[in-house]
Amino acid sequence: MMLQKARVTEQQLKKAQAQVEKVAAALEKSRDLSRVIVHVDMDAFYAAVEMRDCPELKDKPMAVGSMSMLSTSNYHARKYGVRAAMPGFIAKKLCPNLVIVPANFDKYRAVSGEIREIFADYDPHFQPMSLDEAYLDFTEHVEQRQHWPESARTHRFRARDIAAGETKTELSQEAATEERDLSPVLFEDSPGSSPSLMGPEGVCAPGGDVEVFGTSVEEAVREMRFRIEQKTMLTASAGIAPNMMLAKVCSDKNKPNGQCRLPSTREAVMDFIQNLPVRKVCGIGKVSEKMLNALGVSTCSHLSQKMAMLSLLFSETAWHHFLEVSLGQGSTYIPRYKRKSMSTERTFKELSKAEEQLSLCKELCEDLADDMRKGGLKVLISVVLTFKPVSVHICCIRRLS
DNA sequence: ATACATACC
DNA sequence: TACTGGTATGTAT
Repeated sequence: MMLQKARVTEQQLKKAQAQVEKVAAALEKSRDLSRVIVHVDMDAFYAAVEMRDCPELKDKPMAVGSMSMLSTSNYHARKYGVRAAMPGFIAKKLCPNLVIVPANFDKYRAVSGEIREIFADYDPHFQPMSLDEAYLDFTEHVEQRQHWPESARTHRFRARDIAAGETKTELSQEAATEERDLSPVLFEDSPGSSPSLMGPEGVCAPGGDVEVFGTSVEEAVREMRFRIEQKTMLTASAGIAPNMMLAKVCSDKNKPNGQCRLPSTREAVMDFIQNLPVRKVCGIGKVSEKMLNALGVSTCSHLSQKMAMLSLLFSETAWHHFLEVSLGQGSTYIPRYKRKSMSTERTFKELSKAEEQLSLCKELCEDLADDMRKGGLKVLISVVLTFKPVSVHICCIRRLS
């Protein structure tokens, strides 16, 4: 790449510059600042769940995973440099007192279900990215919210038994589904529990303090985070911005238990982008960062300065992505199937195709497993010779491992 | 179509 | 002792 760069002539560069400007102008014309996108991210999710359910772990450095690999660590452990995706035995060297807890994915899935119920209240089409993270489009909610009475924006402090959370997740989940929603939570044990649902701004049932949230986006997001914390005893962080790429960066800004809003103006967006390290952008990882750095690009402002050169050295998709980033645009690096709200027509087509493939795969796997039990190696070889390597690989692993 | 590379959680 | 595993996109051949 460096060689290529050295061979670039003034004239090529000029031509490239013109081309880049054309694309940039088109992008600029399509800029959309009308949406309010929120990225929510639970704080140290797996670790937080384990700490919640085991008081012993409070104020100890701990991580979730194994001696071979850690999924995440709590903030105490991070002070020692213990991070996600770090082998446990190395983490132990950095922090000998580190407690490593094996992962309980079923539990995390259950908690994830709880927070997703809350997400759905703000955007029924929210896009989950993993168990602990999602993108939400708050545009409509905020519009509606303007006409909401205060009572609909009033929420109670936790009413749930702390012991309940400790025993079994299924139990607490059941309890949670009944009590969920905007109307305030009922006390199982409080005297005046059932009837006096809401004295709108009046004093609410004893034992439960109340918080009223405003009508702005910030308030709506604060409310959502509040409800998550009340329901799960876990905290979340959030970013608010006119698109997903920026919302994601924002959610990282006030990390644990905070939020950050980037105003929906071109100016604010451009300011925000200027000194942003390219590595912060979703889709630019270790490798791209290295390559860009070698070309003198470490922040987004460098990106726009060097766009012409970048367009000559990188593939079209790659430099288009860079250009979007340099303009603070783009919907981030999100799998397409999650990005688009699918048309019913497409859904049907893809569904039937998927089903077909699935049944084919199932058949293959059944036969394979069966034959292998009986016939052994000979069958395996014939299968390997018959099917595409990838299919065989997947089938074998899925079915037999 | 296949293999390999990069990225994310 | 020990450096994941699942899913997706992008690039090269």
